[in-house]
Amino acid sequence: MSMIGTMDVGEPLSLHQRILSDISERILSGTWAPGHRIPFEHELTAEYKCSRMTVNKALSQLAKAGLIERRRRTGSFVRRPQSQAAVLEIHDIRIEVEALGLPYRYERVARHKRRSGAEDRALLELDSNGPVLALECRHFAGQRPFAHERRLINLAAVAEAASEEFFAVAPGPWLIARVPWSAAEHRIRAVAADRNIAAALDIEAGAPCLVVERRTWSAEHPVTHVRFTYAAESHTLVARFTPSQG
Amino acid sequence: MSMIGTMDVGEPLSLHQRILSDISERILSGTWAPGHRIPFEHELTAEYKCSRMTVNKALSQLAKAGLIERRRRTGSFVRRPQSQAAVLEIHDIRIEVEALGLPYRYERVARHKRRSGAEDRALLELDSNGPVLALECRHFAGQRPFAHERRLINLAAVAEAASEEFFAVAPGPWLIARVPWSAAEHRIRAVAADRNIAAALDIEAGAPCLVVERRTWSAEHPVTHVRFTYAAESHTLVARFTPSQG
DNA sequence: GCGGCGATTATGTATATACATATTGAAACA
DNA sequence: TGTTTCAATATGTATATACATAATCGCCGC
Repeated sequence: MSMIGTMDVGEPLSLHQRILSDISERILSGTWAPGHRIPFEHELTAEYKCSRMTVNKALSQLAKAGLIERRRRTGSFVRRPQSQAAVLEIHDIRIEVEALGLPYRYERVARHKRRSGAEDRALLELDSNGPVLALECRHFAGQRPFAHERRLINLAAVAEAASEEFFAVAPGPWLIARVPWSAAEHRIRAVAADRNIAAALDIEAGAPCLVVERRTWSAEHPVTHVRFTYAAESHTLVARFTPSQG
Repeated sequence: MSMIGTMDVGEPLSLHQRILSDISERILSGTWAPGHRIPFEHELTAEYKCSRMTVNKALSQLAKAGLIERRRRTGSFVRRPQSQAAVLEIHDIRIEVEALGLPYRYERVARHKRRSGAEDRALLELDSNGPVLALECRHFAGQRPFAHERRLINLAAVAEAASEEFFAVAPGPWLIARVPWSAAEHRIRAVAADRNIAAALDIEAGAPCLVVERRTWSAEHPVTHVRFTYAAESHTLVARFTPSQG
């Protein structure tokens, strides 16, 4: 008689999820090392007394999550992750400031509409020299400047932006509400504050800053490029990784 | 970069995947705006002339990916993402250096075994005052220092580390090969180089640096805490987001 | 030996079916 | 009018079944 008798002591997990967490537990705890062949579907079917479909669903999910690799005719094997991947959450600045318990304030510093120059096209990864909107803003946490924002919006992709002054609403939330983004790329680095940034953030020139640049596409079209600069003390990005398992 | 929505004519998509990409396409293109109720399973069943199970599998996957929200009795709705989430890939430093086309070199600076102090316990999120291994290393790209590493290893979780000198192999890959990690947390920020870091990275004190701190757990036990410090010019983190779609 | 060719086997995908569960809306009732 | 109850409905989960596909093994003939 095998080990089936484990009565659900607590929350009612679906069978499918129990199989899933059982197996990932065994993998993550090292009981099944990388390369180890995990039981065949029909064996798990016997172990959990369920149909192959249920086992298959769980194993397929583990495969999609990258924990195991499935090979026809030979079975499923524990994979070693190639590179650590972590989920970086990037919230709206207002949310971040309010999470600190400080009052948020937004300020539009400058706004220019222009035909895109070489630099604009490089930043947006734009082909044509269509019109862009260039914005400069500041975000405050209480009295202190929290972040400086420098943004380009591709007016070919978001025509409505041309008639928005961005006095009251920050371009980030404005865009999010209007343009569904399909892809984004972030670049994160440290820089020394130049005179412009130093003045905007009320810090000394040369002080370390965290820069987050984001490029966003919507259905293949470049939408916006934005560079946020934070004074070093004011901001930490957090990224977490926990393997799949819903 | 590869984007969704690119119609791959030619390869045989499974029905399940066709439904999946059809729907995410309609969501991401804005055809179905946030809040929009997408067709009921039985309607999609008719549209794609397939069983409810197939439709259900696709919709469940979209729900797990966060693109839609499913509510019993009322239907499935297009969700607005609350926060942008991006996948941050964190490679081994050797890989990063070699990707730059530069020769990689590793140097162990210091190694101390000790009973964990208050600071160690805070960094590792450790309860007891068990033994830890403290390491300091440098990673070189060509002639120049590329990163400074300061690491704590919880010897209660990884006893073998006590007998490893880490002269030849860097602790990162050594751990990866031995300890399956089940969770990790990254904190990214900018700092000014202190005297120690400045000397280690051969930069001036006060120069901006990018700091990546990572805490790793294996099956609930803290394994290691590591702080990588990069000179500002030398390193940029890249994070991408492309909505699910398997 | 050695190369090709089925048979076997494990996974991949899809189907029809069944029942569980949560939620809504309306009917029944106090 | 307010509350309780109940049936309708959409999703959640599981089953048995079927056939497709890919990879491996072993047999066979040369």
